Amino acid sequence: MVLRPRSGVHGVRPLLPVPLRPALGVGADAPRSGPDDDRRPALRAVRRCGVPRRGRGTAPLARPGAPPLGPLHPRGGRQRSRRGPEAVPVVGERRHPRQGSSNRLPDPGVRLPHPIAAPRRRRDRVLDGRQPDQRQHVQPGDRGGDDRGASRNLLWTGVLRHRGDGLLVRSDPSAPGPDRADRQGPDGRHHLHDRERPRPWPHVDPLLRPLAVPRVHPRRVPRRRRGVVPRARAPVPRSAAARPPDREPLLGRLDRDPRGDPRRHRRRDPARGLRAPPRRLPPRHVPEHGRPRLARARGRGPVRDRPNWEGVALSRPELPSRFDPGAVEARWQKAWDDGGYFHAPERPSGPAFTLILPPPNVTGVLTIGHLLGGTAMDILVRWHRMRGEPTLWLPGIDHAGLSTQVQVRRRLAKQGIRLEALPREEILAHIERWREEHEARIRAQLKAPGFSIDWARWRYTMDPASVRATKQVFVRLYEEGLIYRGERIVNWDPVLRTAVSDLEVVHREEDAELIYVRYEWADGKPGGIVVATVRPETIFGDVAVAVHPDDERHRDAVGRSVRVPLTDRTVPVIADVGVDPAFGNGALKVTPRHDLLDYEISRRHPELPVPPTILDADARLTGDWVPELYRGMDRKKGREASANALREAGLVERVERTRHSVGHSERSDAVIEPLLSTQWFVRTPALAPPVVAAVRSGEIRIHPARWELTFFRWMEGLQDWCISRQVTWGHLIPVYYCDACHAETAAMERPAHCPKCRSVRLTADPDVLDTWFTSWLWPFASLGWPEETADLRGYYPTSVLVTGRDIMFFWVARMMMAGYHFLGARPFSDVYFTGMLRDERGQKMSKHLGNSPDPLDVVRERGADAVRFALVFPNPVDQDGPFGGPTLDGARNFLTKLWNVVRFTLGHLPEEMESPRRVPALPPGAALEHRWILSRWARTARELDEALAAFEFTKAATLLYQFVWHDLADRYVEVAKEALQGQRGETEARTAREVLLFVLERTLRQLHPMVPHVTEELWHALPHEGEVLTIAPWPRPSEASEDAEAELTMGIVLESIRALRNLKAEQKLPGTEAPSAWVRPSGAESRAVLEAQRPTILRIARVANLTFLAPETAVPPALAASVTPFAEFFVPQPAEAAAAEAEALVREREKLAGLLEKTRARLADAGFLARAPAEVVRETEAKARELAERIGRLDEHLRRPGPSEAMI
RNA sequence: GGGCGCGUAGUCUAGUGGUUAUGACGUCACCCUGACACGGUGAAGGCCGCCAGUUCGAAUCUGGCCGCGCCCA
Repeated sequence: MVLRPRSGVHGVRPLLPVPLRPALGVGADAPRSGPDDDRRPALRAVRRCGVPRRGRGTAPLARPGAPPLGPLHPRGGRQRSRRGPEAVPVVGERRHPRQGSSNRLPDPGVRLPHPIAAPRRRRDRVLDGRQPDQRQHVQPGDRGGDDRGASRNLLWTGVLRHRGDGLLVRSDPSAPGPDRADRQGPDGRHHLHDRERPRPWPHVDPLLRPLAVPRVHPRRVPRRRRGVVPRARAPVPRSAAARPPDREPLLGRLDRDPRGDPRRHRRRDPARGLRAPPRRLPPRHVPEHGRPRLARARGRGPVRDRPNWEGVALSRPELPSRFDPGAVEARWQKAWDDGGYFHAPERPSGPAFTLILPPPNVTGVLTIGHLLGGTAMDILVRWHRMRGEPTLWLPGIDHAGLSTQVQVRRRLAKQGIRLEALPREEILAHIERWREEHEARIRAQLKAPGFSIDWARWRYTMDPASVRATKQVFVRLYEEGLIYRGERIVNWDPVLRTAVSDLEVVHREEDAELIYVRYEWADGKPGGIVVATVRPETIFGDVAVAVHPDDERHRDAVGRSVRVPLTDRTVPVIADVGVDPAFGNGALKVTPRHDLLDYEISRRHPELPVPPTILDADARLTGDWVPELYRGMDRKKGREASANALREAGLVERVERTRHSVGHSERSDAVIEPLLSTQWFVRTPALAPPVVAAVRSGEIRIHPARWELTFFRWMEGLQDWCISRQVTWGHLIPVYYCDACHAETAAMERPAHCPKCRSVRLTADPDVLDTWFTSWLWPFASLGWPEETADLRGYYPTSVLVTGRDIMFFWVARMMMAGYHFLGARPFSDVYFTGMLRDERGQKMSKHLGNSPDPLDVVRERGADAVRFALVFPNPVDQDGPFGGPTLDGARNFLTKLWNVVRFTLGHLPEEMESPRRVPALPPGAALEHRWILSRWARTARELDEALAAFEFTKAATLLYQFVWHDLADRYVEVAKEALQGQRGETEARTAREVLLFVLERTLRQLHPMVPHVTEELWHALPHEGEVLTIAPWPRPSEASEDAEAELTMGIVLESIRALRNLKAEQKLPGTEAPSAWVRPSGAESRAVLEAQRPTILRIARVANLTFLAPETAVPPALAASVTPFAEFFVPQPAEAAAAEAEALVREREKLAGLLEKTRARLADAGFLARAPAEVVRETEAKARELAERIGRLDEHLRRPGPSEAMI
C-alpha cells in the first residue's frame, strides 16, 4: 500500500454548502411535486455526501421509496444513562420515595432510573444475580450498572457533560405518571381495574367491548391471575403443536424452531464460550413449548408476563409482544359478520362499487392462486368501502358441468360404478352430494383469509334464477339466429364422450412416427403418390389425396386416381390450396370426418363422397369402410396394426421420427379426436364488435394494459362457440324435437305440442350446455337478471373484474359480449389480471404439480394477514411472482413490527388521550421530527391512493411497508422517544403523542384493506372513533401537508447520524461506546441545522458530545473523518484502526477519483456543454468541484500524523 | 412456426433518458438495547444477459443475438 497514513480522516470536506431551501427549486408552486422532480438535484447533493457507504445506499431524505439510512436506534445514550450509575433498584413507587417524589431532586448529574421502568429494573437486578442493596449508591461515573465494561464511563461522562442535568428526572406531575399501575391503556383493556375506573374511551361502542377486550384470549390473562409463579406462558407454537405431526410444512420453514437457530445456541450455550454464562432462571422460563423466548428468559418480556412481584397491580394489560393471528382473526371475522358490514345495501345511495367473485368450480378446491385474486379483490373492496361507497362483493360458485362430472365419475369408478350406466336422476343425486361437501369447503376457504364478501348474496350457477337466465339467453339467441345446430368437426373427448370447446383443448408436443405411405395408382401403372401421415389408422376414412395446386411435383397426379391402401377403394387426387406443400411430400390424405383441415377441403370439393364415420364415440375403429380385421380396435391398436399391414404390403416408403402438437382434453387428458358431429353453436363473431370497440375506446380497461393485444388478437379471430356437451350435469338445452314432423323448437318451457304439426310427442334435446354458457351471464344473472331486481339496478354494471388471464377468452371476453348484447352495457369497467405464483424453486404453482398448497392450510399456519401481505409484497400481483416461506416470513415480520410500534405507542399514551380526529396542530417551536413524519405520511398517503387507483398493489404495499418500518418505527419513534417519555417537557410530549397517534391511526386505516385483522385489533387498542376499522373512513392525504423543507432538513440530520455511526463502525468502536465527536459544518445554514438538532444527533448516533469546529480550524490528528456535503464529521481513531482506516481511505479515494474522471470527461465534451440542459451542466460542474475537493481532503487527511503521535 | 413478455448482487425485486442503481431475503461482524432477536447497528456483494445503434448522455429508447417463460397454431 502506497499510502500509510498515520491518521485516518475519512473523506473530504465537500464543496457544496448545505443546499437548503433556496437550492431546492421548490417553490410554493410545486407543493405536490414528487421526489423526482426539481427538488432532486438538492436531494442528490445531500445524498452524495461523503459518508463512505461503499456499495449501497443513498441518503434518505424525502425519497419515499429509498430510505438508505439504517434505522435509528440509540444504543445506550439516554437509555443507557437511565440505567446508569444511579440505577437505584427501585422496588416500586409506593415504597421508594426517592424515586416517585419529584420534589426531591437528586444531585445534578445523578440520574434516576426512569420511573416507569422501576419495577423492571429491579427484576433485572435480581436476574443479574445481584442484590439491590449492592447497587444502591452507585455514583456518576461509575459503570452503568451491568457487566458490560468500563466503556460506559465514556458515555456517561459524555452525556452528562454535554447535557448537564437537563435529562434528569422530570418532575412534571401532569406527565405520564411514574407508577406504571396508573397508566392506563387507551384501549379499555382494564382487566384488573375496570371496576375502579371510568371507561377511558367512552366513545367506543360498548357493544364492541367484548371484541375490543379480548378477555378470552389466554395470552392476555394477566399473569398474576395464574398464580405466583406462572408457567411459561405458552405462546403455543403453532408449528409443533397445532400441526398434525404427519404433515410436512407446506411452504418451507413454516415452523422454524428457534432452538434450531445456531445463533441462539451460540448465545445460550456456555460451552461455546461466547456469551451468556448460565444463569439461574426462574422455572417459568424453562421453555416448555419448543419456543424458548430468550428475551423472556432473561426477564425482558412484556410487563404483563411477569409475576406481580410487588403486589402492585399492573393495571395495563399490554399487548403480547407478538401478533397471534389465530384467535384475533376468528374474533374479528365474527365481529364483521355480526355487524353486517359486508352486506351491501339493497338500494345503494349513489354509484356503487361492485365486484363479482369469479365463481369457483363447485367441486374444486381453491388454490393459492384464488387467494391471490381474492386478496386483490378484497383490497379493492375494502378500500372502496372505506371511501364510503356502497360496496358489493358478490360471491358464488359455478356448477362446472364437465369437471364435476369427471370427478364424480372418478369417485364412482372407485366403487366399481360406471356413471354412464346410471339414470340421470341418480347421477344428479351423486353430484348434488358432492356439491354440498365442496361448497362448504369453498366457503371456508373464502372466509379464512377474511375476505369482505357479502355472504348473504351467495349465488350458484344452478340457482333457479340462473337456470331461467340461461334458458332465456338461449332462446333469445336462437330466435335471433345467433345459435344454430350444425354438423361440424368438434373436439371430441373419447373418455368423457362429449364434445369440448377449442379452449378446453390443451396442445402438447409429442413424438410420433411420420409414415410415408405409397398410394398406388388405381390404373395399375407403377409408382403412385406418397402421402405422409402420423395416423395411418384413418386411412380407412380417406376420400381423396390432395396436393397443392402450385406444387410442381404432383401436377401430373391431379385428376388421377389412387387406391386407398389396405382397402379396395379408389379415390381421386385433387388440388386444394389448403395443403401445405412443405409437409411430408406435399401430398395429403383427406379424411373429412376426422380432421378439421380435411373437412374443410372436402367441403370445397362437393364431388367427393360423404364418408361414414370410422371412429366411434370411444374412438374405436368402426363402420363399413373399416375392414373387419380392424373394427373395434382403439386408435393406438389400430395405428399399430395398420402400420404393420402397410409395411407388409410394401407400401411404406420410409418412416421419420417427428414431433407434433397433439390436443388433449383439459378435463380428462384424453387425446382429442377431431370428429364430425352435430352440435349447437353460438355465432360469437356477431357479438364481438361492441366488445372490441369498448376496449379500444377505453370504456373497458384491461390491466395490465399489455394484455389488450392478446385480447384483440383473439377477438379478431373468433370461431363459433360450440356450446353443447354430451354430459349429464349442466343446464339442459331448451330445445324440443317433434317426433312426428322433426320440427325443432327452442322454448323456456317444454311446449305442450309441436307448434308446426300439433303433435304432442316431443323429445327434449339430450345435451346440456357448456358451463361457460351460464358463466358468461354471471355479472348480471347473479344480480337477478332477467328480473328487474333492485340489485340489478343498483349494482350493474359492476366495477372491476379480477381474474386470471388464463380465462380471458373462456370467460372475460364472453362476459363482455353478453353484457353488451343482453343489457346493452358493459359488464364492468376494469379488468385486472392477476399473475401466477411460483414456488420457491420458481416453478409455477399448480394443482398438477402438487406444489400449490391448500389456502386453508397456509392461512392456518401463517395467519391470514401474513399470507395476504405476502401475496402483495414484495411480489407483484400483476406479474408472476414467487410465494413461499421467505416471503411469508417477511410479511410476518412486518406485521410484528407494526404490532410492536402500536405496543410502544400504547406505552406512551395517557389515559385521557383522545382519538385523533384531525392532524395535530404543531405548537411553535415543535421539533423537526414531527413536521417530518407528518410530511412523510402525507406523501405516502398520496402515493398510496395513486397506486391503488392504478391497481398497483405491490407499490401500495411497499409504500406502507417502507413508511411503517423505516420512517415511523426506525426514525420517528426513535427520535421522538425522548419527547414521548417527557424529557423534553410537557408540550413536546403532548405533541409527540398526538403526532404519533395520528400517524399510526391513519396508517392502520390505510393498511386495513391489505391486512384487515391485525389492523382491526390494533386500532381498537388505540384511541379511535367508530365501531370498527372496517368501516372507518379512508384517510385523506390532504389531512397533513407535505413539507419539503422539513424532509430535507431531517435528511441532513439523518445523514449526520449515519455518518457518525458509520465512522464509529469504521473505527471498530464498539456499538456500545459513545465517543466524542467533532463536526465542521460547511456553511452557516448547515451549522444552524446541526446545532439545532444536536441533541437528537447525539442520542441517536450515540456520541458523547459534538464539538463544532470553525471552517478554518485545523483538524486534530488521530481523528477519523467522514464528509457529507453539509459537514465533516470526526471521531477519535484508535491506533489499531489506523491501518484499516487507511485502506478504506484509499479505496474511497480511488472510487471518488474514478467518478471525478467520468464527470470531467463529460464536462470536457463540447456536445454535452452545448446540448445538455443548463441545469444538468451546472449540476455536473458542482459535482466535479465537490469530488475534487473531497479528493483533496482525503489526500490531506492521508498525510496527517497518526494517533500514536497525538492521541486525543 | 406465429405472437407476447421477461433477463438488474447468491435469490427475489424497484427503477421508462442525467442516481455513487431501490428494497427485501440470504451472507459477514457487533449487539438481548425498557415496542419488537419475527429485533437493532454496520459491512460485503452488481461490466443492469451480449453486441450494435439513437443520443451530449442509455439499466431505461431502437435493432440484432443469446437465454427463459407464457399464449396461439
